[in-house]
Amino acid sequence: MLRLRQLEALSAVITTGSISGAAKTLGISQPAMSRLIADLSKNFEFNLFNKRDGQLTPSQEIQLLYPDIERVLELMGNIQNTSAEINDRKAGHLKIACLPGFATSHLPKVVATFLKNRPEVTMTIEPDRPERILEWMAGEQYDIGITDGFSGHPSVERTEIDIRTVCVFPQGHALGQLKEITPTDLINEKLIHSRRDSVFFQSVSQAFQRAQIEFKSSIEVRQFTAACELVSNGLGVSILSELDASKYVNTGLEFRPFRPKIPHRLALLRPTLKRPSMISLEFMQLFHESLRQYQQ
Amino acid sequence: MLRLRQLEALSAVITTGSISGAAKTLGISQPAMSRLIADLSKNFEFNLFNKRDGQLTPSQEIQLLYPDIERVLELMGNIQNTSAEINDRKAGHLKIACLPGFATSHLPKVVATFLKNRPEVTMTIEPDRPERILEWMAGEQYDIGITDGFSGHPSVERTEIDIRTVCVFPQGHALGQLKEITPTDLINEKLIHSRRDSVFFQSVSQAFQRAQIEFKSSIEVRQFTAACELVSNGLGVSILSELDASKYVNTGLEFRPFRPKIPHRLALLRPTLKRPSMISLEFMQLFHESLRQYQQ
DNA sequence: TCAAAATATAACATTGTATTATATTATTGA
DNA sequence: TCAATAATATAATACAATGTTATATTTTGA
Repeated sequence: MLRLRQLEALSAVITTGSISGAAKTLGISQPAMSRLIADLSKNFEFNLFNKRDGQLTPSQEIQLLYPDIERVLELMGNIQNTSAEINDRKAGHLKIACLPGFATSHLPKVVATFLKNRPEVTMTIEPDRPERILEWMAGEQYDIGITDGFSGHPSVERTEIDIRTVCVFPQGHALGQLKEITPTDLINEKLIHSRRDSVFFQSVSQAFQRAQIEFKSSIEVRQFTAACELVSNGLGVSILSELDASKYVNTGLEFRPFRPKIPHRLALLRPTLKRPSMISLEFMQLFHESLRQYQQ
Repeated sequence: MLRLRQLEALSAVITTGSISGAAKTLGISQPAMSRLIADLSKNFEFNLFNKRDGQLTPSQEIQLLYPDIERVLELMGNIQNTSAEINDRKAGHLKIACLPGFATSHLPKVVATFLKNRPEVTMTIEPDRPERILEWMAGEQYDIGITDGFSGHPSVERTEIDIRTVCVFPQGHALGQLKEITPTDLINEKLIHSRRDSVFFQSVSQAFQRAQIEFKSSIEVRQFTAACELVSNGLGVSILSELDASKYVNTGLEFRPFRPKIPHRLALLRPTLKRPSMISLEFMQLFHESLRQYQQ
């Protein structure tokens, strides 16, 4: 049976041109090297070297095999290195499924920070609708999912993060005078809001009911970016997470905390059964930390 | 230290999906396989498999390493196979330096026969002048040299082959009446011949001297192919080896043995110091045999 | 829940890989 | 040419890798 150690020995002899030199480069004794080469010679039944003025040069047969032999040794080195990098959390691949809003705003910054010290890590980021994300997580297609209004699934483990809710309005609007904004303050405002079937919309709508203020729906949008664009064009005001709102500051918008406190609940997901890789745990931690400043 | 056996074990577990299945495919006991995997797991400090409904599936980290691992195993197999083929004389590479005449006429047939049963053997055939061939052989650039008029060199070993000499003339020429041709028969013929400084020319010229017949030089050529072309165009007759002449039969030429017997001496060369590969010895033998029918 | 299957652990044999000590073979320079 | 020296091979031996069988433990599925 051909052994890896024999090939290492062969390679060392070819590069040094002698048994004793090869022994030195591999850091073993000369007799050990002698035997490795003798064993290999028995294995390959042809002669390995020609002796020419004191130098061992590879035989034609060995020259034929040499490229493959070197490749094997190189690949073994690669495997070792990569495994070390995986343990240093510097290599690996991460598949993240998230809401489209995240893919374009908050996530890229977190990813950039994460990859800065992990040059060998690669990532896949797939933005899609919440139902699709859930499906993918349950099917273990992705390592991490980021969504909102998640109500649980047996094969998906979640970490929930409550983000502060704010009211956004165009710069210079009268609401800017207030410290906090309640439904009562919005009595004459047109509201731009997310889908009516979303958990978050229902919480907001309840708050208005309790305050006995009519919720004046103006436009229903699917993404907070659209809402912010509309608000900055003076088409109304909106109630959304501070995380989303903060991306639109400096583009003609202002925001103030909304009262009563309604959390915008994000969910960080991972498949329950699939053992998470170290980098995926690290990423989840970093992502969680990145939201701390917006957390309720 | 990462061991090859561990990678074989890993690959078997990945393909079978279980430890015991992998043990079966490698033909070892289940505890042996258990230990190989445990050792590898200790080596790679991350987890190797996820268990999912009784099946072991490779972890993300292993998936990252798997292509290289498979490649290593494949290459080891290749090396084994190729070494076996070398021993069956079915693989290798042969470098042959020869006179241009050989490269275009006799050699291709021999090469074709040789390669028929040795599909993995590759060859380099380099045609050049005799001095260059000698130089290459002495410098161990080539395995085999084929030349003529070789007078010896300390680092080149030769096998000499004497080829019968014939006189070629155009079809229908009066010489066709004779069984053998002597210098006397050529008294009125114009002669097309090789270089005056060649060993062979000097032998022929001596034969004419002894017969006291003038050698009527018409054209001096460097290659027998040129001589044959000229002869078939009626520009004279020529004296050359039967080997060369036989290639030009059926193209308007005839030949008869030339007397006195003058051998056209070919030399099969190989470097003295360089240990010959098995295929080069086999090729030399086949080449020698292929000339038997023309041998004096 | 319980029997069967899969896997892990223990005790031990064999072989690969190294060691040191020593013999043999090449190389080299007076 | 021959002795000194370097290179390599062989022998005796230690220890780790790799296998075995026997047995315990865990998982799986009816």
